[in-house]
Amino acid sequence: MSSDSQIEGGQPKNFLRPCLLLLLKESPAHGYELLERLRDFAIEGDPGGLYRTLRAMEHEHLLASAWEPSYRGPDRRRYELTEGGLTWLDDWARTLADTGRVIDAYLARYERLRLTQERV
Amino acid sequence: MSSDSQIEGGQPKNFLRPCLLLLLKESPAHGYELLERLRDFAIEGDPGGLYRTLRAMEHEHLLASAWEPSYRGPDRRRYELTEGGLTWLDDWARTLADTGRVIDAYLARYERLRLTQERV
DNA sequence: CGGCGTAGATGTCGGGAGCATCTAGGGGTT
DNA sequence: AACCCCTAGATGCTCCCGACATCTACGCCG
Repeated sequence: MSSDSQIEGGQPKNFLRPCLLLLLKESPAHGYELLERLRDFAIEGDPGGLYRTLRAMEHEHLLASAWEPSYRGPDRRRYELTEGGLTWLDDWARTLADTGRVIDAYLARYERLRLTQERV
Repeated sequence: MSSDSQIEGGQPKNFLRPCLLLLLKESPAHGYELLERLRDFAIEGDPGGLYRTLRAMEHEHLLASAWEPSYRGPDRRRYELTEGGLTWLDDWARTLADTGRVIDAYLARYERLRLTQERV
């Protein structure tokens, strides 16, 4: 990431959800592990939000979970994608593609403006 | 826009702000006109949020406004970008470029997963 | 007069995001 | 034993955006 601006915002709304869907399709996992893998998408650890979202998505039948014993440390709740979750993943991919196009349009317009300005 | 999914989210957080900054750099305008121009960025009319955001950004000295008489209908409050607003526009452009990259990474990863799945 | 388009503003409400805090198991150190 | 740290999950709280309705007010037109 290049910017260190004081701007708040920019990330897609509800981005946590599609990230979890994608990560869990790649491979089932428990929350604490997802917390680490989420860094790939520039989402830095917020355990509270993560666990809450996982539970919520389970209630919506996008995910399914089961307790799993751990030989090291406390037990874990292992999540995996359901059929419904797969559908949502596809929907989300389309939505994010739309968002990407809007952002591209924005940046193109911004860049065009910057260039015409320079010439003055 | 291609998708008509029931998904809520996807748009960048606080997207209204950078859009206003860009539109107002392109040309000063009053709120009601911005409401129309915002459709270019897939933002459909929410007068409440728009006027509130404009006032807020003015308080943050990103915008400046002045009343303008209208020969047709009620007077308008005409907004224009300040120096500070220009800086924020540049910051926002960088932030949105970051977001675009994250989305691209997401989609690439999604697509790669879809392909490997097909082969099975 | 009433309706319509223009223009700006306020009230409220829910949910997402960020923050702290808590429980609890197990290993390592002193 | 006492203590700290890492792992793992969960709750409580607050703030603010986003969406919704509602309100005022100007001016034209039929």
